[in-house]
Amino acid sequence: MDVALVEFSERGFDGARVNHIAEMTSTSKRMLYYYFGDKAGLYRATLLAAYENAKAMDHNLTLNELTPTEALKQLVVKPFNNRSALTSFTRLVAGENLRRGECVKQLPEFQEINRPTLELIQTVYARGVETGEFKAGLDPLALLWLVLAPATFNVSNQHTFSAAWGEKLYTETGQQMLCDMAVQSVLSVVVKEQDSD
Amino acid sequence: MDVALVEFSERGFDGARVNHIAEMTSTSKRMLYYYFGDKAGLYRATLLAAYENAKAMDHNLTLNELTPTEALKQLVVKPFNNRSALTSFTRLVAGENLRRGECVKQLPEFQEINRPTLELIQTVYARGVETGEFKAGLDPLALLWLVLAPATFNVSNQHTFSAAWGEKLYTETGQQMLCDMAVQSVLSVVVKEQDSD
Amino acid sequence: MDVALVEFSERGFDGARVNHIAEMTSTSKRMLYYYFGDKAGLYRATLLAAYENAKAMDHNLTLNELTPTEALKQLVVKPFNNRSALTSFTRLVAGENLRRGECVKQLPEFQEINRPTLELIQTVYARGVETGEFKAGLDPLALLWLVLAPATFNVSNQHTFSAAWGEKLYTETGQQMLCDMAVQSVLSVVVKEQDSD
Amino acid sequence: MDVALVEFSERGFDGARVNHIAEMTSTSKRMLYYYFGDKAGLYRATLLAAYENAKAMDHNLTLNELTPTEALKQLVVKPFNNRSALTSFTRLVAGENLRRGECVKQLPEFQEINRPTLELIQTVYARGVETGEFKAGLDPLALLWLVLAPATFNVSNQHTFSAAWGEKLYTETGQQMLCDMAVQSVLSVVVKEQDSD
DNA sequence: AATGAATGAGCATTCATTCAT
DNA sequence: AATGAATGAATGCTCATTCAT
Repeated sequence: MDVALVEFSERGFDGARVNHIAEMTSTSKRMLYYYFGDKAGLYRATLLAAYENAKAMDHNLTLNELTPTEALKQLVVKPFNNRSALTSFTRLVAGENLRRGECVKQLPEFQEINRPTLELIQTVYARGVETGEFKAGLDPLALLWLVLAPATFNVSNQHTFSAAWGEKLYTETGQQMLCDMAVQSVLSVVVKEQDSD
Repeated sequence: MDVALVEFSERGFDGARVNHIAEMTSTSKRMLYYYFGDKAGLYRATLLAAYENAKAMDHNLTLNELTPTEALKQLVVKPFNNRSALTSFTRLVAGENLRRGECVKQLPEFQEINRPTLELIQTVYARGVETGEFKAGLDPLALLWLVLAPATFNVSNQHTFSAAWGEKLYTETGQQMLCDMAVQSVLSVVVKEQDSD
Repeated sequence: MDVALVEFSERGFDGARVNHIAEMTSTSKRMLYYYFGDKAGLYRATLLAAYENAKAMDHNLTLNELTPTEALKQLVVKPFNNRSALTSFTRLVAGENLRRGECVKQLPEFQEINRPTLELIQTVYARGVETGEFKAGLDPLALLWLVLAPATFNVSNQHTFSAAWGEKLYTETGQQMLCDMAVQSVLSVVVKEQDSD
Repeated sequence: MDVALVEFSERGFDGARVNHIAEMTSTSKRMLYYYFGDKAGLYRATLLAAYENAKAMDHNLTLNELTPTEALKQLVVKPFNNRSALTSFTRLVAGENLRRGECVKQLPEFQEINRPTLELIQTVYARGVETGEFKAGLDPLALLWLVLAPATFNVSNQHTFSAAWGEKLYTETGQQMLCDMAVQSVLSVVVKEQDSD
């Protein structure tokens, strides 16, 4: 349900109104309860669908023919752009974190959905270590963290950031610069120094 | 009002109940309205106080005696630790971003409050450029962004992240590693590489 | 349907949920409507079945070989014990009375079902009058009333009574005493006193 | 709140609508929640008030100048008539019993409210034993039970009873007869045989 | 400055019931 | 005979807010 995603991501769980969601759908509010049980059930389904969709977009890559370094670049660029394109998803996740991950922790499928994302970066990293391009001994999970941090922050804190210091970074060129910085910062951690340009 | 900070950061603007705040204070709900006008007014005051406090903590540094590189390190480490210590603040900011910065954009003092933070990094960066340690031509605002991104993400997405991939990164040693990575990633962007020298 | 009896007797007509009844049956809710029309129809069927069953239990007696006095005793003891055993029935009847007998008054078979009960006591009373053991001129219906009052009250007001004055009367010995009292009180009304003889 | 008593006694706890109560009062539904917290709170208050009122009516007697036997008669007649006059109360109690006394068991004042009723019968019985009019060794609580049973049954099962066997017992003369029977049945248990007329 | 009482509008949720197949 | 999907109308309850004092 796209409209539920919009409502929940726009107003958070508490702010979201089942009424609004129903009114913007062809079905009635009553049907929402018929299918999802309650507001939390609807939220759960929405969250899950949003995660699946985001994963699909992040994984829409063909890395095998790239060098590990180039592949890693893609693994930074892609989420960076996607978080921006999937503002609703990013907001939904921010909201779920405000709820202390209450819902996500109870979703049995949640870990399974996310596993491939870690595997992806793991594979590329392993290839890079093998070719000698990458430093050995790094934690792929920390790498993933390093990739997601700027991509997520860029979207989730956009409003307070630009309220404080202006919109300069949120122009097209500003975003390009940030993306480049994000790439460089990840590479500097992963790639062996003598190899870096 | 500390209790308002807790309530708003814990439940977001919509989830927060004026009742709860009143009940946990010595004053009555009626008095809250007397002083702050409405819920939004209370929220505004809370937000402002939280920002002031966070700024004070981030600026609790004596950088003049450090080399620019060492100072920059501090400028990364300090917010990283502070965001963690000030979870309530970080949550509050996340909530305000979900509201699209609605409140923060109308606060006339907001830009003024934040300006010193940018000036701080600007000063250090200028010194580093002067001494030749830092690359020239970088945007201090982008640097600030690069500093805040990991510090904020680390706290604001903690729950979904650890729900997806476990708590490993949120142990003491995990946090140390992330902080080191954050430092390294910033330095790699700012500091001239000795190889290319 | 036993499960309907439980639901209606447990929660009353308003409190009963057609859903609950359906879920605890092998048939679906939809089928309940198919067979009984509506909730009231289901209730009607339940009530009728419960009355038939109670009557069957109350009449499970062989009085012909007893003296009228002994038979009368049985006619007191039996319902007293049965109302207790048939708590569900007693509760159902209490609920129907709260509805002002709305349903029972529209059941055409209702009077017919109950008639044998009155006939039973009538027969015994007539025999007793004939033998001279019983006072003449009493109204058998009033006798029936006198028999049912303690038996019913004992169950239907059990909870408020024991909440007010403790459970003492609802122990095994307590119940025995009450039953004896009920018997004695009926006999005192019906049986000729030997003193006045 | 008289109107709450009517609503709850008329429709039971589940059937009662807070809306109805509010509409029939000068206050709003919102105020009901302000004062009583929730539906259960309103019910609790209603139940308590009804019990207090019933007690007041049952105790509106001056027994000191009567012989124990005459006093005991009053103790049977009074509740018998009162249960009839206080139909709402009797229905409310029946409803509470259907709820298994859930509410009444949690009311801390409940036992205290009822104690005087037992003391009253206790006092009269003690006097009667002293004068030799009454049999010794009876349990005053069982006596109370014997008094309340017909009085309560008479009202609480009125509808099913008259639906089954007609209204004959619920005419004025019928009620008089039942009351006499109730008196006689209690006396026969309490009063020594040689004394009973 | 301070407050107890009041309120309109709205919320998530539930229920008995029926439509289309 | 049997059923999954659909629904209008309520229900208990809550919330931010204000009135009168």
